[in-house]
Amino acid sequence: MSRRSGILEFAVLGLLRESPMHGYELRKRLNTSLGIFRAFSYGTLYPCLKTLVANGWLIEEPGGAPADLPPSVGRPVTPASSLAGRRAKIVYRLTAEGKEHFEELLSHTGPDSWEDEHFAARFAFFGQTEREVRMRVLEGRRSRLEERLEKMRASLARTRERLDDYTLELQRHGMESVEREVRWLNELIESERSGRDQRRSSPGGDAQQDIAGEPDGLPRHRGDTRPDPSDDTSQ
Amino acid sequence: MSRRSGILEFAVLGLLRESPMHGYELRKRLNTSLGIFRAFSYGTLYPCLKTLVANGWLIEEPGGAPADLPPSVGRPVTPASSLAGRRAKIVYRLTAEGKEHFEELLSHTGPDSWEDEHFAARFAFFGQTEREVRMRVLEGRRSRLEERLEKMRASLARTRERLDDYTLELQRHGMESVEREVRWLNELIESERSGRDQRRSSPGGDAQQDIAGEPDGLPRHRGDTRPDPSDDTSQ
DNA sequence: GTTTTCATGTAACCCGTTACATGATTCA
DNA sequence: TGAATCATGTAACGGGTTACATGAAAAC
Repeated sequence: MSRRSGILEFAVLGLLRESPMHGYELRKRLNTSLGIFRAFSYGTLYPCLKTLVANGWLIEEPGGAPADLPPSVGRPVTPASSLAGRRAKIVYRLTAEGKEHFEELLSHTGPDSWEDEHFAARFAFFGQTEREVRMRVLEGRRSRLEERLEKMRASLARTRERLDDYTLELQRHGMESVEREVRWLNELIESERSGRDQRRSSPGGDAQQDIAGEPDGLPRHRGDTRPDPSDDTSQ
Repeated sequence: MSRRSGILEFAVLGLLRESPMHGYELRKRLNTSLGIFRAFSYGTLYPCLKTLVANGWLIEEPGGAPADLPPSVGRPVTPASSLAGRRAKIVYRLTAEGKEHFEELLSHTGPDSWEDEHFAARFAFFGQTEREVRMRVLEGRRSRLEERLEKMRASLARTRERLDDYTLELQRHGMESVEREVRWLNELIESERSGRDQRRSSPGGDAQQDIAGEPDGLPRHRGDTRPDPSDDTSQ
């Protein structure tokens, strides 16, 4: 029960719920796939994995092809043969208890969930989150930001005159960023309200993947992407 | 010479350069006045002040009115009398060496300076920074963000299909935020280029305050502020 | 005279990084 | 055969928070 804290544990569990992986790849996904996520170092990740194993939430399995595009399921782990792709050393798989634990984390919301990084992590797994919980998180986040805005406005009003232009500009830009996120949240909340499809109505279930489902009613934005397979965050 | 690290030390030195203060007030300024600044706890601040004193950059002085609007200079610290405002215990004042050290920090730029919090801190003291250095910092920050954008775009291109809508939306919003900051930086850089008034042409000098000078050519934005003296970040 | 706010501190802990050590696999 | 990348770890340290202890001044 040694509490390796929140966000990393949460993200690891969430990613492994989608498919088993080994540490190295897990880290890459942590850096890139999830939106805002900071780059955790191996020095953080591996010990964390160990304790998750110790908690019975993960099991270590010997090698296997690290979850590539066609999951190639049903392949019964040929011990040391040359599978396609590269070889993996230790593949971590979520146990039943791990799954359960993750569900619990998913459905629980507290003041933590509104904080920047924590919120991003929650949001990244909204795909597996119940609609009701999604709403709570979004609204919690919003009011968190709104109270932050209050403070900024107040402080700005108090100190306006004695600040130099740069400080003022910094504050202005900061506030604008927050206001922008509030508007974003408003859109999201709105589209949650109007959207049908609440997916996963019964929590704690055992239904396999359900990821990458249909639009769900998210506000659509133009997605301009230019193909450029450069590489990931170096070490 | 014990290196209590960067950002807090920098900010403390910078704030004390403007006027002497005691720790309690210093912390409030850290929270509110400077744009983005996180709320440092006393557990961080006080020990830091101690080491700055040990380094000879600050001196502790007994009480006095904690720098209120009219600085009321020339008042020779009446030991235990009831000055206007509230009473202070230990007032920290920047020494000559402290000033010099701060100038040094101000003029030095390295990869650190482009990182989020570090950048905000640098920006907050642009008022005392030479124009040339300001440019370096702004441009460094911009290219830092641009390479971050590269990575995001690349990763997005690689993984687009296998991500669910929420993750996608999170990434989209993240990228948009970064793009927005780049545009902001562009404006700032542009107005630095066209602006006259480089203030403080000779570094390491001893000229007293020069803060809150004239507009300087910053891009003007509408500043809507409604007076509402609510309070600061509690504890 | 009691509560609130101002004010200063410290010890224990937490989360994470850096730098290092190690070795297997792939590629040139 | 040697370099690059994949892959796993660990010990030392760093920077910060929390919770606690203490007390004086101001406000009610």
